[in-house]
Amino acid sequence: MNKPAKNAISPTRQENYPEWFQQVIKAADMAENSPVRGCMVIKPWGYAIWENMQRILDAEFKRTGHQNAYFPLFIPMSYLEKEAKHVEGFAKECAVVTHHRLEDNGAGGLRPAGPLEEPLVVRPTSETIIGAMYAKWVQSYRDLPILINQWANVVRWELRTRLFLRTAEFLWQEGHTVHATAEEAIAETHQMVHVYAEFAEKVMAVPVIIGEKTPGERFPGAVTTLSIEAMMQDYKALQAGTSHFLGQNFSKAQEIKFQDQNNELAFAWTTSWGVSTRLIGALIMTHSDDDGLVLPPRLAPAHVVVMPIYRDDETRNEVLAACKNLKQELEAIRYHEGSVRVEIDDRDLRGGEKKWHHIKRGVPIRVEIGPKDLASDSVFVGRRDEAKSNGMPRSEFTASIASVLDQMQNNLFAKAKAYRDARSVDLKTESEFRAFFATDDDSTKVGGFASCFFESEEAVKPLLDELKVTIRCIPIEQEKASGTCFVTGRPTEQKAIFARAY
RNA sequence: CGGGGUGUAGCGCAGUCUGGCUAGCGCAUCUGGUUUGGGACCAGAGGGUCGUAGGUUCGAAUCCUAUCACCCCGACCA
Repeated sequence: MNKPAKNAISPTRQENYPEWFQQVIKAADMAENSPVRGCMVIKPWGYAIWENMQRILDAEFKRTGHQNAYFPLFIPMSYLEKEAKHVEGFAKECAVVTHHRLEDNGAGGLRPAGPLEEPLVVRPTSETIIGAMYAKWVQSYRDLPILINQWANVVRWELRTRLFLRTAEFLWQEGHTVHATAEEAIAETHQMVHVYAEFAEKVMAVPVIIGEKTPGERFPGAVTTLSIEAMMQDYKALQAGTSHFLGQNFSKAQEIKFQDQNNELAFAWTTSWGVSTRLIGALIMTHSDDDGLVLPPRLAPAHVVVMPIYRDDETRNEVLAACKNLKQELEAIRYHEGSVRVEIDDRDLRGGEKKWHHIKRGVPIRVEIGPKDLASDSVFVGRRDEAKSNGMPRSEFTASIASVLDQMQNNLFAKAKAYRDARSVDLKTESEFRAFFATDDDSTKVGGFASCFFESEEAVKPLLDELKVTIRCIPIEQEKASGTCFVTGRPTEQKAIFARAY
C-alpha cells in the first residue's frame, strides 16, 4: 500500500493537534509509553536530544558558578510537612513508599514484607531533602553562597499524562542555592531565568517571554516565581522553565541559619530553578510540521545523514568509501560547542524509505551520494526546511555546512517568533477577550497570547475559569504603565499575558 | 472520584447483537524473485492463553457474574 503522498504524519496539525503530536513522537522514534502508568520510555533519538540539552545547559550552569551534586530519591514524609504551602501543593501528587523488601505470598507471587516506620516520598522536587543537608552545611556567612545543581528524575503522580509534556516520572535538573542576603538570592533567580531564556531562544530556537507568576500560579512555598513561557503551534502556552525566589520560607522551616558578619544569627535566603524533559515537548510543538519532527541544528543528534546510493557490489565499495571520506571531512569542521555530527545510513533499505525516515526524525541535512555524484565530485543535498533536493559541488557543500546550519537555526527562530507575534494581542475589554478565546468548532486553533491590564487574580478568575484561560505571567520587560482592568474597568498597573496552557 | 467507551497477532481493526467450519483482514516482520536517484511489486511463510477468573452449554471471542487494565470527557495539573 502506498503511504499518503502529501504528508508523512497523519493526522495533520490542522486536523487534530494533540494526536499529531503523539504521531510525530512515534514517527521520529523518540519515546513511547511504558507498561508503567504515566511513565515513558525515552528512546535513543529522544534521549540524544536530551543529552544535547544537558550538555549545553550544564556548561552554562558551571559558567555561572554552580557545581553538580546528587541527593536521595527518597524523602522522609515528615520533611515535606515542614513548609505548609509546599505540602499543600505537592501532597496530592506524591508517590509514597510504605514497605521494604518482598517475600513469597504463598501463591507463587510476591508481597511487600516489612512496613516502614516512616513512609518515604519519592521526590516530586528536592527542596526539603536538600534543605535538610544545607542546614548542616551552613554555619557561617563564610559558607555562603551554596550554588548546587542536580540532574535527576522526579515523580509527580499526575492523573492525566502526555509524552514529554506531563509524565508521572520525568528527567530534569534542579538548582538549589543558598545566599546571605535577599538581594543576592533574587539576583540568582533572575540570572537563572535568563540562562533558561537564552537557552530556549539561541539553542532551541523557541522564543519565550520571561515573566513573574501571580500568587495563584506560584510554586508552593515561593515568594516569587519567574518562568519562561512559549507559544505552541496550537496557540497554547507552555511553561518551559521556572526559577523561584524562596525567601526565608524554606530556611525557616528547615533551620538553615548562619552567623553573619555582625555576629548575629540569621536565616539564609534560598532559590530553586529547573527545566525538564518537557523542553522536548516544547521543541516538537514549536517547530515540527506535517512531515514530522523538525530539529534546530544545535540540538540535532545528527546534523547530516549521508545515504549511499548503489546498485551492485562494485559501486557499493566505491560509494561507501566516498561517504566515509565525506563524514570524516565534515567531522573536522567545528560547529558551536562541538563539531558537525554525521551519520552514514547504509542500511539495506530502499532510498525513498530511508529519506522519509530521516525527514520524520528531523535530521537537518540529508546527503545522497551515488556513482553519478562520484564522477562529478558533487553531492545531492536535501534540507529539512526545503521540499526540494539539489545537487552541488562537494567542496561547496563542505565549505558552507556550518553557515547553512546556522542559517537553518536562525530561520527556525524567526519563523517561530513571527508565528507567536502574529497571535499576540493587546486586549482592553471583556468582550474582546471573549471573542479572542471563543471556541471555534472547526478548529482547535483559537486564542493566543493576550496582554491585558487586570485588577487582581480574584477579579478575573470567574471569567478565566469559564474560558479555560490562565494568567501566564507578568512580563518583566514590559514598560511600566497604567490602564483599566478588562473585567472590572477599574484602574490598575498590573498587566499580564493570558492564554490557554498545557 | 463522576459520566461514557474499549480490551482479539508487533500496530490498527472485523467477527460478539443472533453461540457452531481450522479465529480472520490490513499494515509491519521474515524468505524467494522482479525491481531500485526516491515512501515498490509478485509469491510464500512465521506470529494468537480472543484482558483475567469463574459459570451456563454437547460446544463460548460471542451469553451470565466478578475482576483487572487502558482510553475519552470532567475534576486535578506547584
